[in-house]
Amino acid sequence: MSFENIHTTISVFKALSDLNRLKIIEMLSNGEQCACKLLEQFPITQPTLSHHMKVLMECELVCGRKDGIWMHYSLNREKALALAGFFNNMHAQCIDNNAIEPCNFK
Amino acid sequence: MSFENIHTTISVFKALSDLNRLKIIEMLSNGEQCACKLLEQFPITQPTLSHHMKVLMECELVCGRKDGIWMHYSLNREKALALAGFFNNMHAQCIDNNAIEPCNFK
DNA sequence: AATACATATTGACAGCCATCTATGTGTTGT
DNA sequence: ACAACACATAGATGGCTGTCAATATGTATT
Repeated sequence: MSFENIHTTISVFKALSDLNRLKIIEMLSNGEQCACKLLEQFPITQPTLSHHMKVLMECELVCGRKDGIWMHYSLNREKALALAGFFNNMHAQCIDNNAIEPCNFK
Repeated sequence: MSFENIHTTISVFKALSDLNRLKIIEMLSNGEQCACKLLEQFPITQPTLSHHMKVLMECELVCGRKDGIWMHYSLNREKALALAGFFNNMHAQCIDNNAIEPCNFK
């Protein structure tokens, strides 16, 4: 396994470690959404949502597009692909190095 | 995107949100390792390592095998595969729903 | 310019977490 | 039984973070 930048990787996992942010990711997977539409779905205040969006953008999981008054957010699919590659690589190395699989989860 | 259990998913990302635990994962990707061998590579105390291994096991990213006095840890490759699928799915939905790709990270 | 609206920023605070020291538990060898 | 060793647990602590109320910033409309 190799990390281009391990601190960047950590910031992504930290961003994904919050229930509300995971739900935001889930909602954005259905396509670009406006901040006010996202806010409707959560029992949090507007500043809190704004904070979460900042966290998601700083780790580049989400990108924002300003349209007049409105902010539209969408997932960064390149990042999603990179993360898939991260775990695919992890899985591949497991097979190579633990052929007798000491691990026995179902 | 779908979560079998979103809280289980969060616990995995929380586990991956720590520099030392990420390094442990990296080391275990080279095959099963004993706790004392892992400890040699870190400037942390033995109880702290024990805590980290507990976190990694509770979210089922890592499994442990007791051998007399020693604990041997290895990655759970099923979990790695599931996580790869999670992000692959996320990437696929991005393509479906954001065909005009509002996101423009390089 | 004045108002209304969407979003961002600031500052405060409670709860969580990585870390340590001290101690407990279980296993091996004498 | 006892000593030595590997590892786990308990309790304490400093720093981080999700949340809020209050306020600021920027944009559109009248």
